[in-house]
Amino acid sequence: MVEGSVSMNHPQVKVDPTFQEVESIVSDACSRGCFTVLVADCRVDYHGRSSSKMGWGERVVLLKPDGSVLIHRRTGFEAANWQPPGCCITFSQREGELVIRADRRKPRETLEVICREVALVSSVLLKDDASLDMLISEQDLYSVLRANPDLIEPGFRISSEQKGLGGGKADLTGLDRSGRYTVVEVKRVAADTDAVKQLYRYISQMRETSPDLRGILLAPNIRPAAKRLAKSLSVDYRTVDVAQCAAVFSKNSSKGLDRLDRHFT
Amino acid sequence: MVEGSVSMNHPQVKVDPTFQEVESIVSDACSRGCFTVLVADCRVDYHGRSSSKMGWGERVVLLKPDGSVLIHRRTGFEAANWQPPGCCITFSQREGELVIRADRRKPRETLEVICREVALVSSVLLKDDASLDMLISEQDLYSVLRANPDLIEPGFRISSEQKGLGGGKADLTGLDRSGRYTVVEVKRVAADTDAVKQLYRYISQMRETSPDLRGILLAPNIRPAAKRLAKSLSVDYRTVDVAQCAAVFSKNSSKGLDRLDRHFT
DNA sequence: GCCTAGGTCCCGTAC
DNA sequence: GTACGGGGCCTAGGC
Repeated sequence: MVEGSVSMNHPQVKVDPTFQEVESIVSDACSRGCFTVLVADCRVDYHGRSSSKMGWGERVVLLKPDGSVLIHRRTGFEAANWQPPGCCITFSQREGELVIRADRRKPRETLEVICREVALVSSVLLKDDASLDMLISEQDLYSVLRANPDLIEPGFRISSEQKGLGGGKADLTGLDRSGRYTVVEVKRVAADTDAVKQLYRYISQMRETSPDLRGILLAPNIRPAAKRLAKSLSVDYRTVDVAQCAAVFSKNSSKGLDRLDRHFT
Repeated sequence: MVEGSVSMNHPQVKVDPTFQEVESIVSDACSRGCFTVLVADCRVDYHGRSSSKMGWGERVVLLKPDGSVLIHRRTGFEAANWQPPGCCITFSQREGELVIRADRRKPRETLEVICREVALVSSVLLKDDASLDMLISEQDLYSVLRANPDLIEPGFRISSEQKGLGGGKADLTGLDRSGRYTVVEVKRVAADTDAVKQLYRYISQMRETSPDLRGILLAPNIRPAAKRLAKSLSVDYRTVDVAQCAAVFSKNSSKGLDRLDRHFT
């Protein structure tokens, strides 16, 4: 595709629209499943699980065809106000102001964007069928480890994955080189104290039936507080190179996972 | 202010811009602290704490002057890809594609938006000094409870708020009707097992100096698993009517909080 | 800097 | 439907 070719749907754009023009563009956009961007001087009221009020100011308002609404301010990652998908968006004018109202049913929540001026309205039908592929999720890590238990510990043999236990599930269980029954908690990110406690809870429960039980916390790294706790609870900690696993995973994901020894040894 | 008056900063808008025009508009926008909206046919690569790839599709890209980047798809509340504030945004062209790169230092993360076509670019200097006032936060709940400790339990006397402990802080401490020292954990939403564990951690720490110690979990409702855990740890659970507190709070916020007995009894 | 706790968290999944 | 755990969660506040 060459720059300048017009293959995308042309966005509908109006600078300094009247409220009538905004309403007409946006309701047309909604009915055609378009994505709408507004730049407006507005104030915002929210009532629901909490309540908020935001005074007059200029913001960017996104209206999505699935009923989600996002009000972004000049800075900050998070939307200042919002409504998740599924809510009902209506327009009205009162006292020279354009009111965009987004209602949610469960839980009952209302969002009102009161505009006294709209600087820009644009709507466009977005063509987008691509998938967002997250590489190396925790599940993916299990896959790699299942195919390569040596990455847990040399000689390790996995006996179950995601074994259900009372109040949660152990990530992996198996036998270490010496044949000792072992519970493995896998974390894709730095292990925190919660991870240690979680693993310890599994161990405690399972010790009722198997008193001689090891616990291994497997993570790319561990928080200091978690390390101390693990030590005091006699839970072992081992590192796993997630980047390496990710590389292996993507290399194998197309043709199914099998033993990866040849990649590392 | 009257509809049609032009008091907002005029947004700069270009439909079907060339990549040169995009770069020039956006770099100008960045230097002037403008908010930029792009509608583009793009693919996105992310590498950092995790990794992701998203194939070609049309999306709305927000570039904020604080260095945050948001890539929104046609549907869904959440941005498909993003970069939080503080990252460094650079542009380049390669092989007929416009590459927007956003780099973060800590943690090291990179985001690349590769555009093969831009349908719209718009930048605007947003004037916005308003504050976002959240009503009835957990802090506000404390205020109401401080003025009305009977809402915790009849006869309750608060002795401290946000008492710092080694790692974490107890929401409220005080004496119950019988003079027993008590730690109260306040939740604005349904109490989950984490809330119980949190409270129990405080209790355990404080029992080293005050062995006879009660714990109360105060929340509008409690999850079943949390209720079971609380019971097994001998942590009491009591409900608080957040809507009532909110009503009281807003009624009193203008003239300062005092005893609210007269509102309810 | 790390850690802890909160959020209108949102979101998927199991039950 | 509700409950529960995860997130590239993000963000604010302490130490």
